[in-house]
Amino acid sequence: MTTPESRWGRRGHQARSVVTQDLILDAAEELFGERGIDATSVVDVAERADRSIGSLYHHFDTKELLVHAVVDRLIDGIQTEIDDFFAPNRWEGRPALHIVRGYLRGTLGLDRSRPGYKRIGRELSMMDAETLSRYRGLRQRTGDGLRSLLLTRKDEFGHPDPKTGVRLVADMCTAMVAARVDRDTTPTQLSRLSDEKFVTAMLEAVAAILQIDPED
Amino acid sequence: MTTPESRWGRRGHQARSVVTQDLILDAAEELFGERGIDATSVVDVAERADRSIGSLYHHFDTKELLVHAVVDRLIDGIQTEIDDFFAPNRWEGRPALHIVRGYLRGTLGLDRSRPGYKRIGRELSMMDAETLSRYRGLRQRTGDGLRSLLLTRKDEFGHPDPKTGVRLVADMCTAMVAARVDRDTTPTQLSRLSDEKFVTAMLEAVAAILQIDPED
DNA sequence: ATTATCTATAGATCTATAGATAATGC
DNA sequence: ATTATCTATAGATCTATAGATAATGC
Repeated sequence: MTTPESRWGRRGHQARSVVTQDLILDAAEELFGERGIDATSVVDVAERADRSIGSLYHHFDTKELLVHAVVDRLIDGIQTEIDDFFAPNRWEGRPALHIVRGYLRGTLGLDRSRPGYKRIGRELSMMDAETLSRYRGLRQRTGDGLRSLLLTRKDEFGHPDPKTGVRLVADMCTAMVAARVDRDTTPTQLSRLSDEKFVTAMLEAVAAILQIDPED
Repeated sequence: MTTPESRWGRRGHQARSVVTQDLILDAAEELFGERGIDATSVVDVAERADRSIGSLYHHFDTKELLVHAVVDRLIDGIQTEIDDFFAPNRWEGRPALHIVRGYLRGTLGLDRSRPGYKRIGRELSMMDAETLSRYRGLRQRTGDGLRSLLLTRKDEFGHPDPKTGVRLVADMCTAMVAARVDRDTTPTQLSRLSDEKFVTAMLEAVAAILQIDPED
């Protein structure tokens, strides 16, 4: 697992620097996700990374910088997955409902594989305007991508106003996945279903809204 | 604004106790909502309430107890509004879409009038299992109430399986309102619309899913 | 020679208490 | 006489630094 270089700037001159920095970033991401950023001390992070506090500060000048390094790494990873999803030709010849299914599975998996992502983003967004706008940008681009991709399949829809229909469907998918992943405060009945049954139920609703004949 | 007595127990023996306790609870609710619980010191709270730290500790033994007092007051207030919404005869003679409209407007207003509610609940739920289950219970009862209320109107639906349809619709309303209120991390296109237009768009989707003729 | 690591600790907060002073109400 | 308030401060964390020791790589 190599870490992409980002704003914070990797500063190692020896091979072990990379190892230590990765260990620290991994430990920080875990702990921030489990307990929250504020509740995690830099000493906690150093301990889980099996390094001393002095070593940690040799690589990251402040706690704030460490937090940003963790966030940068998270965002870079997610952006890569999103780019992959919207790669040209990826959905060639597939109907709208396949795209929606891929989107639902993808966004569910994305949050599952990064347990701390939501929590860290939320906590940091409360104080840091730049992180907030980066998180928003990520969501924005994802939504835009999904909408324009679906609109290329508008001939499949019976809905009189495809643009409005697609906008609603995209929002609904985003909101429902968010509610499903963030089970703490927004419990829904669909949360009790397995991922696959959840996706199936959503596809039925999407078909009803866009007025697609579900045939597959 | 009288505060309902809750678990934490009001302990005043003089008239000014009530005033001070209310001032402290108001200040705490504001600050916890603005900056978060962790980032707010008890001295901050005392200052905004125009009382000394000694006075604060005379009324609330620990910061944890103060936090719980704030949460209790929030939950009690919300429960009251929910009871009001589901009061018998409240929706007599009104069609399903009116109920959904009332629900959407109500839940939107509920979060708007208590800016800190979501944030406080989320932060506290991360560490305190009891608060988590109380928040969940609130949402659970609301969802149950909405579903059973809507099911009494099932003759209006063309949907072949009203129970499934209603479950989906209730979840969708909850998730979409949550996404709209929590604009930080879950931006949606519908967030750009006014509350009224958002409600209208939602009602169209609900009508499509349940297969209701929108006539009103 | 340079870079990375460690231990020990200074300095800044933040929660909570002690003890003195002021206000209330039987 | 009892309750509420205030000021001052003890004790617990937590971030960040200083300075000594160990490992790396030209």
